[in-house]
Amino acid sequence: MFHSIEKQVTDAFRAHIQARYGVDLPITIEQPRQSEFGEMAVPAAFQLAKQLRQAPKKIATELAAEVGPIEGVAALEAAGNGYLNIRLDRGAYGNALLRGESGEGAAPDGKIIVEHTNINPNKAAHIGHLRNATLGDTFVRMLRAGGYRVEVQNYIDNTGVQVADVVVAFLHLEGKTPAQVRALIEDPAIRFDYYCWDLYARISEYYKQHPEALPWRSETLHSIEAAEGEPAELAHLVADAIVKAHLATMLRLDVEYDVLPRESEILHLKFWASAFEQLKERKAIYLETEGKNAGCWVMPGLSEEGKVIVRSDGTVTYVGKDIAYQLWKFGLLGKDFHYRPFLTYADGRVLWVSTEEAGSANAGFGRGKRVYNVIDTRQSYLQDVVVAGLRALGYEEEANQSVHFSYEMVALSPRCCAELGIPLSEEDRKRPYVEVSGRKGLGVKADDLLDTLIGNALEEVASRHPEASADEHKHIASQIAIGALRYFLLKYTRNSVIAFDFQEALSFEGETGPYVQYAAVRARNILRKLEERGEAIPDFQRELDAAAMARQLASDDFWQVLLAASKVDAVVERAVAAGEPAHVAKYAFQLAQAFNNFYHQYPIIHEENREKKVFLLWMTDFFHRQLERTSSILGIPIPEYM
RNA sequence: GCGCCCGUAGCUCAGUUGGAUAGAGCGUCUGGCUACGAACCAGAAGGUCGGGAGUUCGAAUCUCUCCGGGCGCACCA
Repeated sequence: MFHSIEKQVTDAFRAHIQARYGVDLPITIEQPRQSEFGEMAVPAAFQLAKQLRQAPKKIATELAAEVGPIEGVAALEAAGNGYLNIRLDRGAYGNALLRGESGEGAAPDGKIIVEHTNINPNKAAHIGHLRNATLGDTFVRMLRAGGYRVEVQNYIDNTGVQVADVVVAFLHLEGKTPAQVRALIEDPAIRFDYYCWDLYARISEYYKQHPEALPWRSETLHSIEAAEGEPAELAHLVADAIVKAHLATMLRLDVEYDVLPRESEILHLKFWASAFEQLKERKAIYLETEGKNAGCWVMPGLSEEGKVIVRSDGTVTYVGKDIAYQLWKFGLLGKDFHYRPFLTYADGRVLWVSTEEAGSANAGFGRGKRVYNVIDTRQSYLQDVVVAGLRALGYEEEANQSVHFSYEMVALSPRCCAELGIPLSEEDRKRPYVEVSGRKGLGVKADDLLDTLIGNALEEVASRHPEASADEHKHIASQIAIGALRYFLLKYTRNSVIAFDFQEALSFEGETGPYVQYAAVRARNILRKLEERGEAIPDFQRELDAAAMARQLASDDFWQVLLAASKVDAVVERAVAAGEPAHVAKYAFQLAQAFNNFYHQYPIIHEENREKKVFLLWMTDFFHRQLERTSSILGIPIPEYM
């Protein structure tokens, strides 16, 4: 609603300024700092002042007098030294919200691909992976709320060095056969992903102490690449089991995917060969004959030496495979995966995985119009190489539509390391934070953190609602834990490093997920309480009209609160454009704050005046819907009670 | 050495892409539960927006420079 008025104001100003001054000015709308200045402010007179060489105040006065009436706008006045302040027609605004007129535009066409999570399938997921998945998943929800068609991909690097290292550890450090590893996977008494977490740290340390053992790694990689022998068999076992563990972990946070493209298929279906042909043909890469890169195929331009795409032994680097993958995402490779169902989610949606066996249903993946790669900022250089590859191949449009959705890392505060019992070097102790490292086994595991959060929430829930069953306690505690964790990971903007701290992550008070949940629960409780008292929820549309709305919304308090609550769509659209889920999180918090304030200040059920009571109940209901909608975009569930 | 990011209240962070008197949460202090549940609310204290110069009607935001911190710059991914 707010959003559609914004658009009308923008259009009206743009057309008028074009006709009156002959200037095509992009109109921006701001929110005035003080509410006495109205609901919207247009600083257009300042911009015009420069071009027309006239005082902004004079132009603002002209504009205010000449723009003419705009639907939904009650008053337009020049203020300050050149601002144009806009006051909305409160009654009409409230009435439109009551009748559910949203003024939504048409859904944008074209598919957007979002790739996120992408955890190496060789160990348990940690807190850093959670930031990736939560950002990616929330951005997907934001896009879908905006009407976009979105495909979610989770790329599985099941043939890389990290998997190979764990395979080497099983073979050479533990002397295990594939059958024994299979038994380990099936043993309910151990957590395989946790087991591998330790094993991966062990083998990394072993390589450091015994560099002469490194040939194990390349033997294993060759076996995996050829898909032959014990190491290859083990690699599949390990990667599949760990992928399942990761999917289960992410599902606890309500994160789902559409398709799992795997590197093994990129290899065996010869994706790279096609990309290689294109790159050679368009002369995007060349065969280096001298210097340290002699014998390699190199992409020039990004650094002095260029970037090696094909090694001197003829094998392709990760970047090369990534270029092939990126080409496939845009439908530019001339090849496709085959697919089989991997699992079915509770809502009936099927998650597909790539396979090299023909004959399966083609689910129509790829061929995106725009692609977001959710990858941490440390890989910016590699992402630039991939985009440069597209550009060198002449795919300018696709290069422009390739977005590196980057974010800063999650690190551990020194205090956090101390709490985890991680010994720090003298050097590390002086740092503001310490990087999470899978190689060193240094980090907070995702499932451990969730379990801790659930445990804390459980205590609270059980003490507040002793009458409910243990199962119910567990369910609600887990919803609260999800809310706390997702909000914690989303409230920071993307390029802010999160120095992880248990005290903050485990907090349920202040600017947290549970605060938002609590506000929604309270709103719902009012409506439930009303029914328990034997009163029906009023038929708002019948009992309230534009005149009643205008009477009630004459109160600045009510008006400000309603206005804030009606901005979900405008906020989400801006957050999508800015690529910033934190803006939505911030808004959810402000919405909850506004409601708590409203709740505290006005008795609703006990209100004597009928019209006011119906109005207050409608506000409560509206708040509740908006809080739920915003929360669901953030992936934060609203418990029955808390 | 080169490139990217960060520096805003005691702490952790926002700041609508250059706009009106710089905002939250936590912490501290004061007050509020026989109202629809206090995982809440009200109030107070707390700022040279890292330093300096520049651009203009106007700068936390843009440019330059210096200081401090982080991350990249592999025939690893």
